[in-house]
Amino acid sequence: MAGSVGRPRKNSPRRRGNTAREEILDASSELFTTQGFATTSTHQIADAVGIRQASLYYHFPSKTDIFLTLLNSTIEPSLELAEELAASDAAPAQRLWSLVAAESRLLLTSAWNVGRLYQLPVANSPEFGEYHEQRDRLKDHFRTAAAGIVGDDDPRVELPFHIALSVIEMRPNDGTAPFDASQRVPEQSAMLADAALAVLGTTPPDNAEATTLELLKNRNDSISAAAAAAADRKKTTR
Amino acid sequence: MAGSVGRPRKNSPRRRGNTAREEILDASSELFTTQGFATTSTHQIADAVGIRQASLYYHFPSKTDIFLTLLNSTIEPSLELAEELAASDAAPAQRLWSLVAAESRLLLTSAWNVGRLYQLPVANSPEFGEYHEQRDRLKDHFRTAAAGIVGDDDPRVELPFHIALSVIEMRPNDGTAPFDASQRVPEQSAMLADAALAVLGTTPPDNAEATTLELLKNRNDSISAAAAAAADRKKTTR
DNA sequence: ATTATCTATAGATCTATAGATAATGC
DNA sequence: ATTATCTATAGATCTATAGATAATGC
Repeated sequence: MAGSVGRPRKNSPRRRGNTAREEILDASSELFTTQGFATTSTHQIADAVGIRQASLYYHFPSKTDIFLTLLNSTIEPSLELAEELAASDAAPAQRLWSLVAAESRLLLTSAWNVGRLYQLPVANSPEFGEYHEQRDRLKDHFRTAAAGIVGDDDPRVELPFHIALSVIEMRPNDGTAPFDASQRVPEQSAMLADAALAVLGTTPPDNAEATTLELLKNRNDSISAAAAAAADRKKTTR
Repeated sequence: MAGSVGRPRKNSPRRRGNTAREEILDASSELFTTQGFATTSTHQIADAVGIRQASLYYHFPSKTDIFLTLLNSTIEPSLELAEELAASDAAPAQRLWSLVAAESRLLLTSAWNVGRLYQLPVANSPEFGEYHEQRDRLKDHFRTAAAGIVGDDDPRVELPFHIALSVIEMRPNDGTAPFDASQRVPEQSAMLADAALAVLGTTPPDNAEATTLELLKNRNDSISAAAAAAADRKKTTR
């Protein structure tokens, strides 16, 4: 949004988002996921938003910081989800099914294919140490859930993680989420969850999908609550 | 190799390879697979080889051309392999098993993890049109083999390709091939081939590995013959 | 007075070219 | 004479900073 305060922009807004910051993040998501980090210039980002290159620096201290913001906003919900499911007392097969289904669903509910962000070479930079820790923990949740089925020393424990993430290679990246963030599990996610169990020689438990939604109910509730609280805060601050 | 003709290098050679060209490709493989294309400077490549930045341009017309050379030398053997297996008259399950096993083996027999090259954003550049065609054909071979088992319109036909390529995420990238290019099928490749069938609800045929080696025998022979012929040619040219 | 933009640009970096040079080969 | 390197640098590009400016808010 071109806010009503401050010098007006020369160009009218062309991006999703209620604030300049959100517009910048949306444009950067598109450019980083399609072109990568290094080949995307701050000039391109600014052009996509409809502001001047230098104006970006009023909202972010550096190009790297824009990327870091996107990376964190991608990994955090993933990790929270995994941690919640890990804490549940469901059977291993159900836990793994839910994990794969829910993580791949997450990757299908963003407008841009942000899973691409952690495939970029720049994400490997030591600068992003905290992010790497989180990613390792996420991977471990998949490994642990799989190990609950086939045992610790079976090499197949690595596969469910990669199967879940393969949705990144299959979804479109045109700025619209392929799956509407509803309560259901997308068909594609269920397919991948089934596949993750199949490679471990198991079949999905009965009512795998319904149980998944049940397991995530608290989470959905608490997220809704948090969102409502945030909205409230915003209102009262005005 | 610092050849005996031409002005001597200031630094002694530090890279694998019999010619400057091979040294450059080896250094570039390491740098591109670890840092990506855009963040690797021609200066870094030259430093790794032990020559001056400008000297690269005696061997390659551009940085992009170095990358293209690596990309092609990766995709071509993959595609040839797939085409050979597609031409065989083995049963669908055997064909798919062999395809996954052989392609993942290929990814395990290079010193550097060159599968990373086609994950880089730069590989998506329209400039590499020919490479994209080849990659699409490779993917189609996996799809077709899978469709022979579960049918054309089953969404799982996409999975074997991604399962085969997941070996890229699992292998080390330290300049030594994790698997010695012998006649055998690496355990990890067999595991992935089993997994590719499992997601389609099938089990591996008996003697899947032995049959794979048999199917590839002609290929191995013709490769050896081609290599011998090339060596011969080199000798006679001298 | 505060905010959010703008213009202008310094300074770093990077690719590729021009031309010189130090070897071997004939 | 040919080859494969070297030194030097032009020209492009890119990030981030400095300082001006045009709005609204008080």
